[in-house]
Amino acid sequence: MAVPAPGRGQPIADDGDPLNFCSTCAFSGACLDAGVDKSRLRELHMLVEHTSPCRTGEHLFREGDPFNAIAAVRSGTVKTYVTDADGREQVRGFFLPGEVIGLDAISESRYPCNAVALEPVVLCRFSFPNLSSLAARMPGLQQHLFRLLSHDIGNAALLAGNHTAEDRMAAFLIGLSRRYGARGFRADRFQLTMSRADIANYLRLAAETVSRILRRFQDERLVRVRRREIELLDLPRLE
Amino acid sequence: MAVPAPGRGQPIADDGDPLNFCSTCAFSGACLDAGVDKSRLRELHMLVEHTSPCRTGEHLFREGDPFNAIAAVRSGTVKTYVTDADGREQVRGFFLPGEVIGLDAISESRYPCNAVALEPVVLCRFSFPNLSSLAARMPGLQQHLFRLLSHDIGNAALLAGNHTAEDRMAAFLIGLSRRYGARGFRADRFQLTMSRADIANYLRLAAETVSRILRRFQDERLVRVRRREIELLDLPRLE
DNA sequence: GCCCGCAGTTGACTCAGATCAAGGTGCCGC
DNA sequence: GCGGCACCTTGATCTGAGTCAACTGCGGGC
Repeated sequence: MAVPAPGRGQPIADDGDPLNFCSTCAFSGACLDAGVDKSRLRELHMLVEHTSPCRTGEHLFREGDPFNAIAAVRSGTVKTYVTDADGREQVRGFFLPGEVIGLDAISESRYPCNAVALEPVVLCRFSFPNLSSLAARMPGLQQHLFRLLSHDIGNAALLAGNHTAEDRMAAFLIGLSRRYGARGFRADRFQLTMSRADIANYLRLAAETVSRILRRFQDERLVRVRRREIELLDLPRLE
Repeated sequence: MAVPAPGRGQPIADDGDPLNFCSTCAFSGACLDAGVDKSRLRELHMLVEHTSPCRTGEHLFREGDPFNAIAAVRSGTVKTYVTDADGREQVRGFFLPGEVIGLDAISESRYPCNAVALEPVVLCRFSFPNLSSLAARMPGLQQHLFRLLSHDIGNAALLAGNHTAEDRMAAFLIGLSRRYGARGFRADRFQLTMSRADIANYLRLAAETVSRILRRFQDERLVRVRRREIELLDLPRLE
């Protein structure tokens, strides 16, 4: 079924300031950037379907599902992963509030990975055919889509650079920090919404190594870890 | 200066069958896919600038250069890389004939990496502003661009999956094979146009390890290596 | 033809991080 | 409160790949 699409979303642009609509959603940025007039902004908002919340552990879509929509995370965290030849899970990425899932599905018209909610998740769903045809009439939206896609190409390379386990872990924490910061959350203190095992899998490390490195960072007063809550104490030195 | 743009490209669509124009260029596919009428096809071809060839070792653009155009490789191989904090080179990718460089520059309007010719290179250059405005009028072209971008998001993840040095090397060879095959070159026999050091850097291995693994693959009759020429003898087992 | 220099190969040694094996800790249902 | 469980931590050992160093072979210049 791909991104669940229960009861077509209620268009919201009718009442109140449309720019405040869906505050954490990546597309609010598009509206602003595009500088579109009210009528067209309304058109974009008509496209959104607010899906009903997904429970923790629920799948949003699975590898091979036909692609029909991208979705912005409104709240919660989504993990994407593939299952390799030996049946082992390979974590591809984590999507925080405001980020967009499904962009990698456009090229093949199928989702190339599974997506699962790590905590209760609410999505804004955008039918991709509708979105593209609107983009053709809204240059700002088209640009925004190009930028979103382009951004994710660069993103994928972040992991690649750092070679040692410490570097990767530090890069991961800094990455999360920046992403939370960019969406208006605290950048110096946040929850790791994923398990140590998921982090390890994502960074291609052993879970034990993740544990040890967090310990080391804490001993060096770089971070403070308390279960899944993390506080970054010394960003500069972490880089 | 970013992608070199010597003497604005001669539009070619005027004479002969436009579909045969720029045969290895990724956009020939766009023309076909879009099923556009002749007049619009002509519009697309008017956009192309065939740049003069780049010599081996010449840079096409550098990190931080303002972004204004994407480019399809017509012939030759391009390597992209960034220079990290310690001044060391980090290879990001290799672009073969028919592949498009610069897609990761859209989001920041700056090239995020350096691009250098590993052998004499000819490019088709497309002004991105012109291309986007044309895309707004040509749904097929817009789709093709979305797909190109989306494809590169998935690509970046290929390296991530495999963890052991052998796996990565095998994945690299298979990747090259598929890419050459997809563009009509022999998939079972091709030149490694990059040095062992570049391969090693790209795969985050030591050059010595690359050498040893190629040896091992050869001893196991998986490949035949002779300097930079490589022949894949047993694709199935390599996977 | 000969020499130089660079790309690639091979071998010996080392170490970061994986694996294996025990615990610890907080949380839920009963 | 108490067991059961999932998640996490810590310690001991092992190994794949990096590093260092020497060697080979090809290609270009003179």
